[in-house]
Amino acid sequence: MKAVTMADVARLANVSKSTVSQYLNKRFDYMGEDTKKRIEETIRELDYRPNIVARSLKQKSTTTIGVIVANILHTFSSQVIRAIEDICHESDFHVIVCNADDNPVKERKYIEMLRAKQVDGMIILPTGDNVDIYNEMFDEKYPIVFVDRTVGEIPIPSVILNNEMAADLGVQHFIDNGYKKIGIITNVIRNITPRRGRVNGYKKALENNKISINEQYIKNLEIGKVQEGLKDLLALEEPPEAIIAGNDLILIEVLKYVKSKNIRIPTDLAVIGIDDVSFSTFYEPALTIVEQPAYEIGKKAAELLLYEIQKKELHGENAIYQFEPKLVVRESSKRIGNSVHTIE
Amino acid sequence: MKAVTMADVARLANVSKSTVSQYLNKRFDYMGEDTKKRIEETIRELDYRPNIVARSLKQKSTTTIGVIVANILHTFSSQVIRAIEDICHESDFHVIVCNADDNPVKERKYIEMLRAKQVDGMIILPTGDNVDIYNEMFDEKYPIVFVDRTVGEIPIPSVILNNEMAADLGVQHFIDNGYKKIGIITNVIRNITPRRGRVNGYKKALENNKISINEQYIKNLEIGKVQEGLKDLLALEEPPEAIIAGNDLILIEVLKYVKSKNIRIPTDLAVIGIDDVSFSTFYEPALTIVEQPAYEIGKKAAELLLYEIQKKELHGENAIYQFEPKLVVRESSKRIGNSVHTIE
DNA sequence: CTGAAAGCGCTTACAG
DNA sequence: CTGAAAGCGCTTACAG
Repeated sequence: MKAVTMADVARLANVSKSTVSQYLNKRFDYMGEDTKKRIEETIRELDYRPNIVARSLKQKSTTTIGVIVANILHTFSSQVIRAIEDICHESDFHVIVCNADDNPVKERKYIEMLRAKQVDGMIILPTGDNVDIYNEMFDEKYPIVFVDRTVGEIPIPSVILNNEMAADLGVQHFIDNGYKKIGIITNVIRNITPRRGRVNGYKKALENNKISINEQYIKNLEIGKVQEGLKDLLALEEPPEAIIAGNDLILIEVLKYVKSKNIRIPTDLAVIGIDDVSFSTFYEPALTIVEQPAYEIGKKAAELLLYEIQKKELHGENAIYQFEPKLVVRESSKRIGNSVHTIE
Repeated sequence: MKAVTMADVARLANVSKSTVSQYLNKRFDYMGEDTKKRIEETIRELDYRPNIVARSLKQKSTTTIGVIVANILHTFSSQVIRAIEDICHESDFHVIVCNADDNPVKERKYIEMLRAKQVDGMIILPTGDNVDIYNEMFDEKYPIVFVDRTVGEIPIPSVILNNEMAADLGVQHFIDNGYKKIGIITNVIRNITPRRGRVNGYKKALENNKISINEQYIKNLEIGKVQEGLKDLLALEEPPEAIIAGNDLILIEVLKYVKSKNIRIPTDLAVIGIDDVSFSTFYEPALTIVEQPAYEIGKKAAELLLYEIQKKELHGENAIYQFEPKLVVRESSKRIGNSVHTIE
């Protein structure tokens, strides 16, 4: 099938390419009714479809954005992408999805390729290790929005969770339920900034309640080391009675460990997870979760980016948009049976 | 930042655009060493980056493909996309992801937009309701691969699960464990073809074992109606003692119901799910699952598509590539306690 | 070994 | 109300 071009349409309809172009762009202001009709019919007859690549070259806009995540298989990422795609679809933008696997080299390559392909902007869950390119893009006023993490001193708009609050909500809830020996496990690799925020929130919540911080209760582990870390934690002289899982993957590791050791939740160990999981409501016991509004975060990021692309403003706002987590109390964080506390 | 173009490089390096182009395309056969050096330096100096849109216009290839799924939030879809993206990345292709939400109108719009953007091919989890476009694309030799479902009579290569086998594996396992009253719940909306295959497999397995088919045991429901359907099922005079959940979403609904009614698995009701879930190993009891090789399926689809794009062959192969599911036995399908069977 | 020229399929002032 | 012409930034025969 040799492609039908605008020139073909013009010839058959006995008008110039300009006029066909006007028609396509719905600039009918000065177009004769019959010209319009003729073009319309010819287009249908030839089954003509405009070549957007040609238009993009001229207009310097591809109505396409790039999204770089660590891994689309992470629930958070897929929710963010879904939201971005929804918002983009409303404005007839498309989204190219890239998995950087927390690998700065891969991230760099994707960024360069995406720019070469002239995407109108990017939303990145940054590895954080390509500060030079981030800066270069910022200087060139290239539209870009970060999600999930902020990066150092670069004033690029970032949409993130209030991570301190996330941990604080969990810890405070434990304390309110009579727990004092509370541990937290976070993930080294993924999400450096979120982890720091979560650990800070954890510490502050304890301080606010005049509970001294036990550094042994704070574990920062690769996902493959969580089982081991838990073992160490529970082998302490005074093991924690409650634990915060810093994200969904860690929660899963915790639950695997719990099952393998026949530990009862919450009797032996109370658990709260940050990030929702598909089984939180029907797991036995149902899981108390600090939920992250992933869809809202992705939506906001897309809105910011499209705004920046379309209005050419907003640049250098350096705004950090923080979303609030929500504590959903279920059974896994219930107060300790033999609590001496008599809170209600 | 006014973009640097090839013309700028050519001027500064004192060569023609042709030569710069040769350089970029690594056609060094006849290029003088110093010319090469000069171009290389100039490119670095100017921080020149080729505009791929311009190249695409000329070469009629965007090194971009489109993927249309129902919803990226479904585990299967995200695994398929991840695989596709991995394979494409190896060949420096990018992938545009679209969510059609099982909506033929949305699907049609995406297909048209993607073609207008000149993507080199598409991988579609088809709604099945746009046979006219599928046919049109097929006739135009537009590279396209279906995943998860085949569509009627169109000879477009399709990569799918052996759905009959999936259900058969589950049913046979139940039977081997002494179960005879076996129900199956499938999803109306999603995956029409897979559902039919699974129900067929279910029936055949029963027939092979000379167990008569009870139509009341076959439920075909929207996801929101699963709870209700389960209730009906278990209220039958002779309720099923074992159940196959036709996909991950249904399995989740089953587990919710089970929890709300304090039904014990497998004692009161044995369960097998088709499609893996994140909690299969540590759910109590651990879940027996018929796993679908989603990543492999996506990989195959991408390989087929890239092959078709690059070699311009394979068209009209009408091949249906079926992948085999795998039964992973855990605790939720254990033999009935009071079984009169004495199979080992 | 390198350059001039045409062309990919559009859009957009500008002229009439 | 419509058309001729230039141009977006590349690639590619072709000539020399």
